[in-house]
Amino acid sequence: MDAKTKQKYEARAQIIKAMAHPSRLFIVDELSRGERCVCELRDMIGADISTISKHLSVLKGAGILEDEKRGLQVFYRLRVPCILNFFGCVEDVLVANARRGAAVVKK
Amino acid sequence: MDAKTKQKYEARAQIIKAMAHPSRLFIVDELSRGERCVCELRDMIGADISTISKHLSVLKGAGILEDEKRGLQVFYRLRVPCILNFFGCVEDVLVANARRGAAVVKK
DNA sequence: TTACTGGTTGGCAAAATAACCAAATAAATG
DNA sequence: CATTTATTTGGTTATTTTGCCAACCAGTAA
Repeated sequence: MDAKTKQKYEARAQIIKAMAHPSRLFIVDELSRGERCVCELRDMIGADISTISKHLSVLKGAGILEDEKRGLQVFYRLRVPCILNFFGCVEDVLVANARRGAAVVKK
Repeated sequence: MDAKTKQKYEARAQIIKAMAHPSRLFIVDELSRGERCVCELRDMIGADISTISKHLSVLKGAGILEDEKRGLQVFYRLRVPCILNFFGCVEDVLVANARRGAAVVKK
């Protein structure tokens, strides 16, 4: 792989990596229903607020979310909604895996 | 997040995590054009064959690839082709980021 | 059997991630 | 201005991931 190709895949991997965490996946899923402030997400996820803030900054850094401060609160929303397409296929993989699991059990 | 919800997002994150690496992303992209043996992928990526083999086992473990041994070689192929949908959206994010980058530079 | 080729596995060191706490910042309020 | 609330940032430690090497395993062929 030459340097340019490597860069290409690194840039793409960074975006996918930003999604590759349960809490961050939850956040993306939740924001598909509309913007949320950090404190709402903290209440839903139940981790330290600094942890939530860091997850949000990873997603924002990747270009998946954008934020807006209004008063004391910061609201986050999806910047590129097609991100939700991921979920459908992930579901398909899980279904296929369940079948595989069932098949393995059958043996 | 209750335990069940957490599990749900962990299962999904595991699949996305399997894609979240430049070499593994390259492999998925390459296999979209047809099956390849480990040695072909090693030649294209240029890492140690044990490294390639481990990447493949991560993707296989997630249920994204399947393998078949024929003679001395092991061929890998996509098990769930919808995985390719990821690329389109990742492209969109990159385009949006490029615009953002341009805008930032403009300031 | 011996040797060879293609691939996997185990182990290790280096690098990247994750989660928490504490401290800093920023907007609103008394 | 001092205080409170919402969030971010810095620092630390624990965990996970990565990539290489060496050793091992599975077919194939001499």
